[in-house]
Amino acid sequence: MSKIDLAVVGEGCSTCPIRHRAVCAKCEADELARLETMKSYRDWRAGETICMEGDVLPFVGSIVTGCATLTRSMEDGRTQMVGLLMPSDFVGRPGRSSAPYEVVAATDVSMCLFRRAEFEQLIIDTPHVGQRLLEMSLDELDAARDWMLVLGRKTAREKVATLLSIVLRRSATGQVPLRAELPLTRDAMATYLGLTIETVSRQITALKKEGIIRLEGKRGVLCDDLSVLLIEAGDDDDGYADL
Amino acid sequence: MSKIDLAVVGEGCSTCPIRHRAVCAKCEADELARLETMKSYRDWRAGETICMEGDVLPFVGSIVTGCATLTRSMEDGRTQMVGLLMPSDFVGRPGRSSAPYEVVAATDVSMCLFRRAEFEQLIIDTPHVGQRLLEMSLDELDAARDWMLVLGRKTAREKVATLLSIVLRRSATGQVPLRAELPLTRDAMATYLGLTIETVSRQITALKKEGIIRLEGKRGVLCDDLSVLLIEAGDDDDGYADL
DNA sequence: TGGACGCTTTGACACAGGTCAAGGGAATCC
DNA sequence: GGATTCCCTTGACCTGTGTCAAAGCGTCCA
Repeated sequence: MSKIDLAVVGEGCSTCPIRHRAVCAKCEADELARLETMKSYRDWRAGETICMEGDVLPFVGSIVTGCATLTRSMEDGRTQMVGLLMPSDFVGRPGRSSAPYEVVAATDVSMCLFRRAEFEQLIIDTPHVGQRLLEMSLDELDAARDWMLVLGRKTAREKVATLLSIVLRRSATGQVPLRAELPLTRDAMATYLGLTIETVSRQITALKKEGIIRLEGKRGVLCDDLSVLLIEAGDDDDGYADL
Repeated sequence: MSKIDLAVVGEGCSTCPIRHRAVCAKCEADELARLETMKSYRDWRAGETICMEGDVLPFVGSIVTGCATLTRSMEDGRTQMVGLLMPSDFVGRPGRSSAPYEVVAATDVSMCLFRRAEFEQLIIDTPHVGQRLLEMSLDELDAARDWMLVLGRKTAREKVATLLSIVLRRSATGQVPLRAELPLTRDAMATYLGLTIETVSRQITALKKEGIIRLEGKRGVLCDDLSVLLIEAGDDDDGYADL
């Protein structure tokens, strides 16, 4: 179910790939040294549940590599993804032990963990961590609110185009055609977009037939002209925060 | 357009109605004294715009009385409400001068304001403010994510029932029938729920005809049995954060 | 090699909610 | 007192998306 990732443990924070974006981004050397003594690593395989809705979470932590989903469900099974966690994103919340969301590894995931009680103390002692966490939370809040516009007002085609453009933009290398590997199954995309799997599939097929995107296998997406895709997304400007 | 509310200015923070819930909730006496020297009050009438999307906001602050809406729009005019601000809620964000949302007074509103630059310094100097702001931001994030489930997965009837149950629960006095005054027009409700005004109207009419709610004028709502309304909202349990 | 399984695509059809249009009722204003 | 305006309701109709069903295509495993 999980195991220590020997490739990562033992390396110091200074070589950590998320060093400058995660909750520790603003830490000074001494603060980092303290974190170093507290942290541990853990991995999950794609599809594994990191935590269930209502679970008591004994830890908090940062995604180091991979991608995880945050979902909320109704009793009858209807499910909505409420967040997509990428490297450097923070999981858990100080001051609350139970998680109101289900967290699932979408790809293989490795996390840098802290025991919750210790982390809560850390926030009080080292203001830089609290300040960074506030910044990150406010960014997430903006992203969540942006997504509310997508869920509440966009058409299925716009929703799919929005998601594809976000994924393409995030893995942008500057080279045309833009190329990205979807970290999500059709099912996860539907859950994210508030659609059914069939509608997602139809919209992707339609975008492909119209030459706006091309596919490579089931997960690869290519796009020659992002601006066309952005218009399909109902979103001319660059207004989106990068979630 | 705005004026100083003489009824409030001059009163100290200690008698402030949002003293224990706002961003200043955790402040000690000395911190409060500092706040006292920085704050100012300002009022807006129902319908007035507090800030437009993209505006530079020279201040941050707390809603003291009234109710304001936070909305995000697409170029073609489609609009989604992304937050409903009630007394003690915080407006603005430290570390960013422009607002990504439009803020409009839904009812008459009065706010307790701080100049942004001073407030940013305050967060660094007085950890209790930063900690409280983090707590509040995380609560808002939870609320935003809860709302994503509403927008993405609930039917029109469930959406309307959800909104009514939230409003009724918030103004709960414990007495049956529950009674509340809607702070929103049908139009604002539609914007909040990701519906059209007509659909909101039809669903309210339907709930009334089925005896689940009663109306008093256009804004008053009565409910004899909240549990029935909660079932219509697709939401048996008490799981919702109170936004 | 063949079967089972997971994920995706496609088609036919139904219906929830959007669109368009008309009208009602209560303020407000001249 | 009538006109205007704002907000809300109601009706008729249409369409986008959900539902249900079937089939395609890899991959894994026996």
